[in-house]
Amino acid sequence: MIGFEQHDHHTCIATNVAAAEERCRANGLRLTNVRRRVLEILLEHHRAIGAYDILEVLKDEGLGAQPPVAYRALDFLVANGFAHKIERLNAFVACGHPAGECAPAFLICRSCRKVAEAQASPTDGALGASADAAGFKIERAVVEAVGLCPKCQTDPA
Amino acid sequence: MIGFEQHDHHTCIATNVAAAEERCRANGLRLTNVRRRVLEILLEHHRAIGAYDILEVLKDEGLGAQPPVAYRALDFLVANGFAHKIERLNAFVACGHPAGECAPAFLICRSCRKVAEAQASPTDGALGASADAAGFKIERAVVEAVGLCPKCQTDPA
DNA sequence: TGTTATATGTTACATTATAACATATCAAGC
DNA sequence: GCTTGATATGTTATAATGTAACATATAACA
Repeated sequence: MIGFEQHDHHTCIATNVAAAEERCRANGLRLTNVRRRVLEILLEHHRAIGAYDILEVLKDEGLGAQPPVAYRALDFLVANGFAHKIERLNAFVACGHPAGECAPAFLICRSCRKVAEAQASPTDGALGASADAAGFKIERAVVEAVGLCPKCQTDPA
Repeated sequence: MIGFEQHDHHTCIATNVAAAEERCRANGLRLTNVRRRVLEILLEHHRAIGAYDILEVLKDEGLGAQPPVAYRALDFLVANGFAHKIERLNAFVACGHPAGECAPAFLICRSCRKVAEAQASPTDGALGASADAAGFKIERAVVEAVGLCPKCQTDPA
């Protein structure tokens, strides 16, 4: 699980961006300026942020001033597993394991909006059994738990 | 699990509305005209529908023409467990077991938008273990699986 | 019946997201 | 290098979803 623990933010960003570049090269994907910068912004924040927050940063940096610029970069990152959309918040986070596939489950702090990423196997367990019984074919699953992270449980606010 | 199987729609609606009325009486809640009508609309559709779709029906029936009318009724229904929001679709469904509490998981057909409701125990299993390990306190969880219902797997459309 | 709490009506606006089309850039073959 | 087709970006405009704020009406109860 990747999430709330302290870590060296700077290397974290560098490592993730490098991994993304590597994986793009390997798969013939183009990690353009805007796309890389959006990934960096997500990694810098390390919590769920909205498309318009990202857009504001891009605007300040002269990388595109209109919503589609941000949404297209986010679409690319989400489609290729470099980021995830948190439906509950209409917001986005960088993927915690940029190395490859994942079927993520999220622990979302309602106070600081930090997001931890755990592995889920929704097709196992009770849900998978229900789906089988109903003849339903699960393609993707969204698992989002909302609560309080360790820090926000202690700190007043 | 409550979901894709065929059933008598008419009695289904009547039963659910009656159950909601009963539970409101028992708990000192007020199932007003607008609220009851919104619940009926959700039950009639029996799939995920947007707030503005509901509003259009209300408008036609002279029950309120502005978004807050629909959203407030939906807030009431969701807060009291008579309906759920499907985050993935920004849409709403009637609760499948209006009798009481539930921590629902949804099977959402991406073709017909029908929604089946299963029970989830997100705090058990792998996710709960991850949360405990991280010191995260889960308050609510959203579990939404997207895929194809039995009917849409067979039918071309 | 007066008082308080709750619900509704309405205006205006905030937030999130996309369609459509013009322009620019890249990648591969000639 | 140039051409060509595919991919990405820039831009305008607008769609879809959701809320703040305040006035009015209705219900519940002392």
